[in-house]
Amino acid sequence: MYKLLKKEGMAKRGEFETVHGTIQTPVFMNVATVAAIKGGVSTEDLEQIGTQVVLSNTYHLHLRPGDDVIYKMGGLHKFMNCKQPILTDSGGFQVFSLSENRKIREEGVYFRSHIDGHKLFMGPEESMRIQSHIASTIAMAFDECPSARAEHEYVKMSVDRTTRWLVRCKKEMDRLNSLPDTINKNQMLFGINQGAIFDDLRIEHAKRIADMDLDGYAVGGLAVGESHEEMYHVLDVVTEHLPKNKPTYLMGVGTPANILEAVDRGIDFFDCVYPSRNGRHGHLYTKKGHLNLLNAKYELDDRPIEEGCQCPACRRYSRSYIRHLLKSGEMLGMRLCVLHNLYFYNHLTEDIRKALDEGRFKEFKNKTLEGFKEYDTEDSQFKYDIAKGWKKG
RNA sequence: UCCUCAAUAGCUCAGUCGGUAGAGCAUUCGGCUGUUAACCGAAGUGUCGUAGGUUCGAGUCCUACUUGGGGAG
Repeated sequence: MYKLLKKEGMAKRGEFETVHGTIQTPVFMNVATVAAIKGGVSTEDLEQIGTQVVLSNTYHLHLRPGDDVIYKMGGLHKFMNCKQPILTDSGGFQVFSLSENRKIREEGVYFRSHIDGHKLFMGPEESMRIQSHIASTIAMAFDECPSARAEHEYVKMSVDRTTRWLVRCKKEMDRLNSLPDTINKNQMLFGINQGAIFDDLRIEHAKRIADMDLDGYAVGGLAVGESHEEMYHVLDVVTEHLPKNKPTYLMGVGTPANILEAVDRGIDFFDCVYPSRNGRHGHLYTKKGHLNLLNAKYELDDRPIEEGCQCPACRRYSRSYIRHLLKSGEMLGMRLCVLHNLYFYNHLTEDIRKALDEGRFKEFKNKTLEGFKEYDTEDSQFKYDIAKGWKKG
């Protein structure tokens, strides 16, 4: 059940009750595609980071280890020792990201495994069955995520099919939840709005799925090639047509600035690979903007990644040391960076909730966005002198 | 002392029949949005050991020298 606690403009502060605990929204969901947060982050680490929800993936878990294995092991929570709510993406995004290895038909999608090349079929029913086996808290509808550059005609055809798939998803989910051997009989289903960057398709689709009384509504097919302005415009257009008493989820987004802007447009749930993937690549998020720890100017920087940050990396290690670990290809370097970035994202959404509670979200948003610009204009305190090499001051 | 092999980018090495040099790594800088991504992309750098010679033209052929490896004594 979703409870709206407070509203400021379109921005919502809410609570979402699940069988695995209550989620405070807006919330960032931490991506663990193959039942692991890449970079060596364990479920014990989640407490330190301050996470609420974990996200995993139907397609990837189906391929390996197999949803039958997870079912026999008692469901994903038990399997990966996770006590927090878990949302599983349906495999719909792999229709987009693995587009070289699949064919889309009315009945579903024929994939060729990216691991060993074998053929497999996934339609709405298969996706629901796999997610029911996995026994996640929230299942996502099986959809097609078309490219942002797709033409109106194609997107219309695709969205209509995604709607028909949603009807099949709902029917199959209801059936699965009533079976005696189902692990999580309260598994919830979120529908996904599509329509690329076309207002008419987005609105028409939003209205159609809003009538279906689902547990939540996602906006999908964004951050797949369109500009930030186009993305924000779609949110402006779409969120008002989605049910007010249900959570909204902007799939796969985004940068810290994207999240602030999307909360301001009524989004409750987020997920993104940025903090984990970029962490592994040395790209760190801070309140002053992002920094690339691989840059030579941090070689002799004895400050933490972010001053005052209470994450496991910043409490103990310098930029200089973590940079060394990254350059040496050491696991610890990636792990510390991922921990920092996830800590940053989860605490950013915590700060957003606090600001909403206190009715000062607008002010918080503007101030935070302003802060992100600082590193863009910063004159580094570490400068390169051709004769003397890197030097402080 | 002699024989022999080598010497090319910061490092390890390619370089055809003589036509003024490339790769990998390293370095520097980018990119990454429901993860096929500890990934991908771009850039910079050379007295081709030194000095001569042959040639229209030499990293490449010849001579000497220098340095290093291996061998003989």
